[in-house]
Amino acid sequence: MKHITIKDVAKRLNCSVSTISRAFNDKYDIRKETRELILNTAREMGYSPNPMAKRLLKQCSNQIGVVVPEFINPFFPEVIIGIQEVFLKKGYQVLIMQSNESYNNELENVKAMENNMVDGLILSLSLETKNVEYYQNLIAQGFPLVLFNRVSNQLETHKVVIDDYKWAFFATEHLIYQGYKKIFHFSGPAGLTFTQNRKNGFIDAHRKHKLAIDQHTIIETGLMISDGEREMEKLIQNNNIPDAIFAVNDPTAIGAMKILKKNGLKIPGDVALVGFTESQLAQLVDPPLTSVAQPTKEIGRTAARLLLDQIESKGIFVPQTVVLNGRLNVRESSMKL
Amino acid sequence: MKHITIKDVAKRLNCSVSTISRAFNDKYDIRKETRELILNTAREMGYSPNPMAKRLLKQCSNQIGVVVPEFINPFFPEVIIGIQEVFLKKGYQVLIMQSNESYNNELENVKAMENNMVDGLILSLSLETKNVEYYQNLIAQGFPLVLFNRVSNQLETHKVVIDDYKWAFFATEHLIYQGYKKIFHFSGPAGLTFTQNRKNGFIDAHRKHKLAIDQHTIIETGLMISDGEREMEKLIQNNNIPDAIFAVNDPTAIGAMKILKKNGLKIPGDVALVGFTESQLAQLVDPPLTSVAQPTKEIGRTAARLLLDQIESKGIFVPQTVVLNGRLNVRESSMKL
DNA sequence: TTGTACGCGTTATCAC
DNA sequence: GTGATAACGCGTACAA
Repeated sequence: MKHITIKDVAKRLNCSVSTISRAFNDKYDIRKETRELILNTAREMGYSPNPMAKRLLKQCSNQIGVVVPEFINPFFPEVIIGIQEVFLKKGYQVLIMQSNESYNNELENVKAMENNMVDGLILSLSLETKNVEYYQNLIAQGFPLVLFNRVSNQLETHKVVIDDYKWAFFATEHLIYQGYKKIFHFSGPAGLTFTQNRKNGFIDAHRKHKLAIDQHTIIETGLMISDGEREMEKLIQNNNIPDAIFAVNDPTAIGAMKILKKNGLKIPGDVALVGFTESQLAQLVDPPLTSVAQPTKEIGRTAARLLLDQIESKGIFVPQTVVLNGRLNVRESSMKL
Repeated sequence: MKHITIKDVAKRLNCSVSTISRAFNDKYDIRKETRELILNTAREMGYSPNPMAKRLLKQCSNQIGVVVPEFINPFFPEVIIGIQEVFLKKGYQVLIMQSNESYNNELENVKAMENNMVDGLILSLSLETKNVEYYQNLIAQGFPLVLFNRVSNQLETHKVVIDDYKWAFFATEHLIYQGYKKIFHFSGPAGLTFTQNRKNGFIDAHRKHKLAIDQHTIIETGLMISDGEREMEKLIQNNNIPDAIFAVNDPTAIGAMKILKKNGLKIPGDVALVGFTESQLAQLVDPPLTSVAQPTKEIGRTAARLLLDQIESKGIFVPQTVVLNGRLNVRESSMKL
């Protein structure tokens, strides 16, 4: 009692499988009446062509894959919405997997996507990913791959990012203009392109304004709320409390906020806070968090369009890096005293 | 310059394809040396068996599918983490799709999953889904399907839920015990099992305590922050402000909170708030939101285990509904004055 | 306009 | 221990 195949329909109608196939694919000449008859009885029998077999033959699937590191924070889910928007309209299905910030999972996910014969892949690298050899091979084979947000210099392919350096610079400068002197940076894990760029922006803003930075100013953290909490607790324990903190992302800023409030410190009265990658959280916490907004959905749409182009053109393609614009949303958490 | 197939390897080694296949599948007798030789040259040539062909033959994929309505709110992402936890350990890949609360997308997603020959499916119904005929057929065919959270009475299959009625009852009673009289309910969209159950809990708590409910007490809303905002704005415009609101979920409660604060109303001083489905948001907003916590990851794990059982047993299965325990986390937003 | 036969990349069942 | 071959379900040249 398994699937109904093309043969079953052919047998029922006393004709050959190719006629059935033609009725469905419509390219070749076929008498209208036969076509209708076939389509009707097929529907009646509950037959539909097995896509697996089709894929084996055609070597493509009308599916694209998305692999992201996590979706606890709202950033990646929003990007995915943007991706789906573009592809669903074009009749593609979007398969999603998450690597849970693990290099091994990421690789497994990518391979699983290949096994499903996705026509292309949109990828954001995990924290652990240092070795990108596998992806280099993929690209060398002409497999359509678009990176966003967590990208790598070693991969020559389409990328969608925002100018992390610039916006980190602006965010830091904003704190400086507000009159804060002792500004710390929660930098996220070192060694990633985007954390590196944000850190450089932070440093150069200090340089421009001739403010000193010592080795304790920049604190390596994770990317989750709990990481912000942990580091803030340490700072309070050591009684090493800054005027202001520029955090690599909203969750770490919010983690710091939680601990500051718990310890009776005022924001921004005692410590000012600025986050990055505007999530819906920024507006909801109290006080509302100043943050650099990334156009999440637009990042998704752009990545999708780049991938679509590459899939459809099949020609020579020139790796392109699209830098989307951000925006500094100033809110209460970083106001002047 | 496409994929390397079993034939290429056979040709290179001057042996038959079946020998290659055996080397990889190991079941039949094969000389160790030949095996090693084959495996080595295969690796060297970059060959690996094409899973698509395997699936065509075996009719299963070692993949399972997850289809959820959305993942902007943190609920579904957390459930998915739980699902992955179980399946990755067992060597399954987890494919995710989101229906964006649309019935058509949902159906398309489910069909796409079938086309990928997933071995089973975990599904949470969209808001729009009324017609579950297609899923009934799926179940009748013996296709392993597990529902969670957004379930339907018309589907006889494994389900994972929490006791929405009970916890809505407790949450409402909590407000009553705090001394609130004029309690409104933001009910979410009518006609869904879970919204219906929560509404009934709300109503019966009033009955038990002999408190009247009129037709304005229960307000049909959406499920997003913006929906809570809109309804709260209307109430304020009409100057029809309750003592307390029990909301169908956290986002609508938080939407109400935003508008209340914007209008200078105190929480819980002027209006108390209780949410449902504890998300990380509940602890972050100000004041912290009282909410019924659902064990999101455990929901995922449980659904995964049920599905796994059904896939592996292949025998007769008795549809089982697992009711997990919730918890009312009382926070500042619903405190007594 | 329709039917025949081959190939897509595997695995499994036979022979040898 | 190894090789030939028939499936799996489909699309499509080619022949009719």
